[in-house]
Amino acid sequence: MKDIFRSSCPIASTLDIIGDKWSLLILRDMLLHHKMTFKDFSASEEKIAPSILSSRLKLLTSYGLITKQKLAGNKKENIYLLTEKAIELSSILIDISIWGDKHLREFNRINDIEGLDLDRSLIISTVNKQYHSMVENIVSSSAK
Amino acid sequence: MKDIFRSSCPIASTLDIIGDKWSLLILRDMLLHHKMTFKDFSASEEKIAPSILSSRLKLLTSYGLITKQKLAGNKKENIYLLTEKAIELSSILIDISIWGDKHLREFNRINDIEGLDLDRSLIISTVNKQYHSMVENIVSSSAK
DNA sequence: TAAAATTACTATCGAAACAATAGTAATAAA
DNA sequence: TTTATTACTATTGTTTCGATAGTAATTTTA
Repeated sequence: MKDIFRSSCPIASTLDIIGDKWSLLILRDMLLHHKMTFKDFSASEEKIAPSILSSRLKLLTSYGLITKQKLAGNKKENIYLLTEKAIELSSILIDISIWGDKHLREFNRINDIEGLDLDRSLIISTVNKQYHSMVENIVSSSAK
Repeated sequence: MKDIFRSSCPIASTLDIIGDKWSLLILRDMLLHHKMTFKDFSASEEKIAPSILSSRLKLLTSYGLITKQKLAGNKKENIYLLTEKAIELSSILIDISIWGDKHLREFNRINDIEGLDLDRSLIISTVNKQYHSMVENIVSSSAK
């Protein structure tokens, strides 16, 4: 991996990894919609091209934001899961969602998201908890 | 302005405006470093090209995130200031900074930012307060 | 007050990234 | 055992980016 960092600023450096057109949408799909496979991500309404999806999954994996594994008894599907490091980005995703919900309705139709009126920190902890329990279910039911 | 929105998702829509390589760095420079002019932004260590800077300033202006004005007695410089809408993105910038500070040191040298160990909401309110008072100073001293 | 410097850009053009589509290999289902 | 599914890679335009040069208005300096 060649050096992709523009500077030593933590903001610039973070954006050098997730500040492209697609990475945060992949993380959104994983964290909020519990998507896990290449096919899942391809099916999102924003329609990411497979070559771009492939390269982004590789990049996110290389920086330890997601893992790639197969479940026992399924040699076909690759399962992508978020690491703790990436789950810690959930506050950013929630804040982005809240901001867009509040400020972009004059420019674009914005879907209503249920629960977005709740307390921010409650939303974040709920989202994180649900993701964790989903992963646990997946992994344990595969091990059986 | 042609339709730039990929979907009705608030996250995707927000990223369609500020999810490029440079917008959040411009907002960082404004909010955290109190930069205001084309020259200020050009001087940042990440070295944005003038054509890209120009187009990004126009886009951010068109979505009401920044304003462009001249101060009395200075016909040369254009002063760019954040609107309240953009100042509300400060929590996202701070969270990005905290995340990068915590997780990217194994991949890149990351500058230490003073105060980043403080309470998140205190950081955000301090940053916002300081920006507001800076703007007030600028505007009132120009009106004299 | 004329020349030099500064500021804020626009223009240009090669390089890089993106986007749409087609194709392939392995596995699973019918 | 044929068909379908999944997960990609390959290919080829198209769009965006990026580096540099150039221009016009204003301000400073000699």
